Amino acid sequence: MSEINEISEILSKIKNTEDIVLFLNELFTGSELEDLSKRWRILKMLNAGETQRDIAKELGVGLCKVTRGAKVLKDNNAITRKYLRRK
Amino acid sequence: MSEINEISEILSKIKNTEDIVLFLNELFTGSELEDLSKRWRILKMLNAGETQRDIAKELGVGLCKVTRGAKVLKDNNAITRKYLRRK
DNA sequence: ACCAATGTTTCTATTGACAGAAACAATTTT
DNA sequence: AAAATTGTTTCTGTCAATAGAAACATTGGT
Repeated sequence: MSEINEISEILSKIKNTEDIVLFLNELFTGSELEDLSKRWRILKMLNAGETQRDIAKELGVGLCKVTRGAKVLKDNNAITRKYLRRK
Repeated sequence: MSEINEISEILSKIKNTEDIVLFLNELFTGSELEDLSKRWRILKMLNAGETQRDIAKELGVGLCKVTRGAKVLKDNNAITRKYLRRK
């Protein structure tokens, strides 16, 4: 089984949020988690209908990064879409 | 709430492994997932008692990366330890 | 059809993770 | 204790993501 599948299986079995936070902190560096945070904010802001330029300016990121998020959301079957809606 | 907490909460609520795999593929690039895979393999090999030099050689990674994994496992309360044992 | 706003791509420079090698430290073996 | 093995840190160069700016493409309003 691939490592990603294995990690995903572990994540699916951890029930409490705190343990997942700890898990992520052991697998990623601080700056990687900051990056991940920004990607997530980008997805949320895109989902809320903000323009890419506004998002880039507000988060202090490049347009290329925002466009990358937009590409993910273009797929109507994107799993991310599903969880952005449930807020 | 911080984005990492939010992401962790979402992960804790996804029950099937496949959806988590999809989720990770939307949030990370291919090379980042390869990196994550290597980090996980390093943790497994360290946990199995292999020497850092053997691991570095076998995975084609630097010693610094292996040592980073070793630092995580030094903490006996590391959440990672818990899930490495359950295999 | 035109134009303004927005989306997307491209370019150069920057940054963080890290490979590879070497040095240094700690531990184990004898 | 000396030597060998293993763990850790440091150094230089490399690579992928991407910031910032500009150019190009698309789209909606008029």
